Amino acid sequence: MLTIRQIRDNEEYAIERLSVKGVDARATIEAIEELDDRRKALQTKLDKNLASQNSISKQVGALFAQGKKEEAGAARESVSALKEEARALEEELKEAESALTAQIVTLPNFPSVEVPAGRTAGDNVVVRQGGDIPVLGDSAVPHWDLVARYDIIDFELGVKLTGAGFPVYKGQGAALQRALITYFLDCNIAAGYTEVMPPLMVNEASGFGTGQLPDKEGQMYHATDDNFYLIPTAEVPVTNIFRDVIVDASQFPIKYTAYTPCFRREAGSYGKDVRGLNRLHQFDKVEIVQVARPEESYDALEGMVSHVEGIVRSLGLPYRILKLCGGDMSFTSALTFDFEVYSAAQGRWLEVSSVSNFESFQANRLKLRFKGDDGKMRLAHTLNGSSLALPRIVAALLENNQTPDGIIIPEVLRPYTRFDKIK
RNA sequence: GGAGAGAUGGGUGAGUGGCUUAAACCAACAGUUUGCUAAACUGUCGUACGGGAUUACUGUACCGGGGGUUCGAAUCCCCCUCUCUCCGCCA
Repeated sequence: MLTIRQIRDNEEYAIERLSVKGVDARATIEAIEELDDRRKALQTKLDKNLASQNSISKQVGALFAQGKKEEAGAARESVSALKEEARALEEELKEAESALTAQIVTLPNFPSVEVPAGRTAGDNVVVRQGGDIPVLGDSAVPHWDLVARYDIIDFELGVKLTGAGFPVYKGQGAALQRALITYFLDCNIAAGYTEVMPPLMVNEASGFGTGQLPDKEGQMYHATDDNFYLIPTAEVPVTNIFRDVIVDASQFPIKYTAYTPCFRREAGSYGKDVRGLNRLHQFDKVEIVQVARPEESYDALEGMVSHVEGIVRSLGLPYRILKLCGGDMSFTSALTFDFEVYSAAQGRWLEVSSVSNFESFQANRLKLRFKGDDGKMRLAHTLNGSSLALPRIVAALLENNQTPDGIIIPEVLRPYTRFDKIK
């Protein structure tokens, strides 16, 4: 969430920034201003009341000690009167505070000045494109046919065991998953990221920390007996490592990477977009997370983008990098780059990574801070990205590398798969 | 799952209703002293939200979380969470 400072320091600027995301925030910001003033006035009043309660109560003890019972009794009564008033004030203050928070959380993060204007995915800007789009013969087929032909991924078996969207990887298909995960992790570790293996279930507080709760509750699987949620991405446990943490400024930039399965209910998805590996309820992903000093977070973002680009390039996949426009960005992001790889047999681009700088938007909710050079507490910046999500990478690899006598494994993966062809 | 014991600042740890403005020690930071290192001494040493000339200064809240009793709660009561020990179950 935004800080009250960010909103009130320059209200016109805030309104202008939010309009880039297609949000007309004027009315909300005016309401925030009013509620914040109200909150401050109430707190001042309540604090004064409490201060007199404290000092009178202290006198009561002294008066009793001196044997002045009547005066003590009178003082006692005056505190009781103050208490009643305080109860009412407290009630009002709580109301004002929660009304204020309720307004603030409706506002998305400010998009950075770099964000292009636009409303839909069509307005995203291609910043780079690389690799060659292969020309496949007439016999080329989409990955859902290939995986059946080579018996490497069994969707029907997954349906039997669990349900749609829970594939079973078999033989060389399973080995390919393991190879990709290990390869991605090795790339990230080589780039200075520390590997972590977090829990795959998180508690409610963690869900709130990264903003999955309360808004996206329906997107997570919920183990109700223990009130745990299956993680939709490693971002949730890894970023929550920093919840309520004051980091030592000398630690910046903090770089973590984690492989986890990801679980998403994907309620409401249907059609050809979800065919095969395009959209699953359980899939594998390697994530990178950074916590950075605010002044350095955009350099960090650039570093993450070129790092991910290097990995995609090493796999020999045709790719492009998009800078998302205001209307297509997530609620929490300040600047996002999406990576897409070209799926030759489907004839479409598939999103395989999303790399974002959240500036202080997540950190504010997480209370992730550090002590600045002036000794004052400041919010850190958080960033994350996929590096990479497996299913669509696998889809593109299978489709683009298919030949009449098997599917070619990219050079860089062969030390991990220990075979050079799926057949 | 059962029984018991606990949770106090960055750390150790005292504090069983007002004398606590949370002691003391350690760590950290600044200064003094000093050939160097070390030591000693002095001082500083939380977070959040308010008031204020946005300096100084000052108010309130916070002793795992939430409620309650009381003029007054770290301290008494209730609920919850977590940790430790023992038992049970278990890869």
